[in-house]
Amino acid sequence: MSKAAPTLEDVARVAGVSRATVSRVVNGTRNVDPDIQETVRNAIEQTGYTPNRVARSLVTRRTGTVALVICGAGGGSDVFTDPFFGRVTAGVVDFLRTHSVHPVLMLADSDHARTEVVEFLRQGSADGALLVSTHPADPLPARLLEAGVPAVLYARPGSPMPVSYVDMDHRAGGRMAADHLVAAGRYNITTISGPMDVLASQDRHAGFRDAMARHGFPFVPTVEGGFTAESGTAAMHRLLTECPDLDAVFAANDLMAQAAVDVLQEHGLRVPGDVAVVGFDDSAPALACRPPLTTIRQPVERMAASMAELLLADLEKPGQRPKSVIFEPELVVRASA
Amino acid sequence: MSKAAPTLEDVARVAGVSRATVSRVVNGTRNVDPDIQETVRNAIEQTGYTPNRVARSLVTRRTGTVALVICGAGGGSDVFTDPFFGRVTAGVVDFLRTHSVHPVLMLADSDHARTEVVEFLRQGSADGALLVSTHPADPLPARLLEAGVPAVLYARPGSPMPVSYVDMDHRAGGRMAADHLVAAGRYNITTISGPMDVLASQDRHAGFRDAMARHGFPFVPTVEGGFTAESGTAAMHRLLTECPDLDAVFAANDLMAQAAVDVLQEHGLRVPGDVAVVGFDDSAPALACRPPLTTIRQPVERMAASMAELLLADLEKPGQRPKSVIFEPELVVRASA
DNA sequence: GAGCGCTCTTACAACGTTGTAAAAACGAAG
DNA sequence: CTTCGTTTTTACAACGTTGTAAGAGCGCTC
Repeated sequence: MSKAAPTLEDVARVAGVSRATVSRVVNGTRNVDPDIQETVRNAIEQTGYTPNRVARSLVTRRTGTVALVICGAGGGSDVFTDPFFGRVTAGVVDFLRTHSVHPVLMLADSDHARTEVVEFLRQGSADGALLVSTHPADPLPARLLEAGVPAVLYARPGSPMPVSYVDMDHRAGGRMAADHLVAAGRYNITTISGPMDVLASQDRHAGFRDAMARHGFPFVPTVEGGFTAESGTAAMHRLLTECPDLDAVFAANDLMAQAAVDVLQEHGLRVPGDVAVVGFDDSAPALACRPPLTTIRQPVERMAASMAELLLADLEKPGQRPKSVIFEPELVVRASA
Repeated sequence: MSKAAPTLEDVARVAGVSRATVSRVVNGTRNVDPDIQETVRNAIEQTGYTPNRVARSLVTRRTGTVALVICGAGGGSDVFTDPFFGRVTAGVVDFLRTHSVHPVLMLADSDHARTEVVEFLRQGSADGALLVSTHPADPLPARLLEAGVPAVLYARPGSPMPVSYVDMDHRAGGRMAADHLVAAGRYNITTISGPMDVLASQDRHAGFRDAMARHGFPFVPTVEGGFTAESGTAAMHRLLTECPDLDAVFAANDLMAQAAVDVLQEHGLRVPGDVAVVGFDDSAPALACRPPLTTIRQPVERMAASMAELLLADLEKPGQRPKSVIFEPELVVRASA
């Protein structure tokens, strides 16, 4: 804002050519005499010209940004302290930057905020949306779709709709946890599930429960958690009351697993000696935990990158039919089980 | 992108008035007949009109977005897993959303990336920049300033320059840690500092060292860490070798403090029984740690919000002289010391 | 009843870019 | 020496908005 920014016009005047020629030099260099090209480049250098992205966007209908929308329930902005979202952001940013696209961060935690997101995209402020939604009842995906906004979801939508998404085989992850605990010779296996209104939680739990049944354990004591450390603490306490002789816990994410380990140790129980604990995600807390957590790895960064890739592909050639990319979980054996 | 988005023109046609009138109804409603207003509103409703933000930006020279630039050294995108940046993001988003401004996330971890950031802002893609810089030698603040881009820093700039920033009294924080440990009767007090090329680290350490000297401890065994858990682990090991009879550790952030606690416990030392540990920041790991960390609170969210506020104020009325807002640390006593 | 001031509305020119159709330059062919 | 392609270059119209100057309508006063 110091001095008025130099414009195409200015460069053209200095170079002694027309605006259009300069434009062609700046963009694809088609049909421009090498000599003139040189002159124009010098003029650009001399004036310190930078193309005005807004003006360009107005005519190209592309902004070079996408919205990264965190559709947290109603938690507010403290979602950013959850390691999960940090990893999503890292994956998205990592991919987008190689394509010179920038993410604008949005929170859709209220109906008002959701409307704002839809407006933002309909206004053409971003070319598309990356939705990290947790609740299957979230109306945002449908509303964006309806508004004709290109969007990709981080998880399978709650109700079937023609939209691309990346996801993980959460059932397989649940199975892996069950198989591992059973193979380790545990008999009184319990679980702290995620919130049951989240598809990923349902799937992890279903996979776990089914595998347990197949191993001959038709009933698994279960307490529902909320993916937070506090909820993990509370759940572990309940589990210990209802099931004092438990010898294993599968927690639906690492944050709750870590909290469970703490509670167990406060009760004088050794992990994994007395109780084996398996987490889910393989995020930072899994490594920070003492003992380090055996966990089911969710390749969040890769999934996030893949989500960004799907969106950019859709922007590149619109109207393709929706795609889905499903990632496989992986058992990471550490000390806790 | 479904059907061509309705434009001012369309609304004007439906309402039977001119574009400008519609524009005035949409924006500040000055000098428009209530009847006409009603008609126009209906037409807007009917056509499903949304003002095109890009076109608006072109004439108003304002985009309604700001860049949130993470000037990590060269770490890449894994900064997002650091709880500190999550908190910064939370604070920024929380403030901006109340003003209908959206942050676009950028990483400036290489010279190439820095140039991209400067270009991005010079192109007018964002109205200003929020810089979360750690290294005082970072050339980005100076380059942005030179380009005339409104910017606010999260920390005092490395070399004096006319720019607004928020910061904390890190020295006072260091003093608090020293005072607390000495008051607790500790005699062999050691410290794991942050990276010494970071001003905040220097200040925390200086404050700590000075206070220790004032308490009659002229020399404090110090190992330099890198603000990561791994570096904390390594530092604690070295400290234990060089100083086997230590009875207190002040770590320059919680991540390293937590790692130090782990190492101590692995060596059979009780915290705080044998060794007292004080962290810094009061972020998630401080609470997750067993025992929970006594720490120096840095009000990151409030600081980040304040940074955003300074930037918006500067955008509102440009050319004000730079301001600084310094926050006070706070001792949070928990179980570890 | 003409002139005047007031309020409200309308045309029109920006903003900086891209894309397209028309014009100019330049060889080569008739 | 004109005529016809071919290659470059130029002028001009978008893109959708805002702001401003000019214009229309209308009730007053003198």
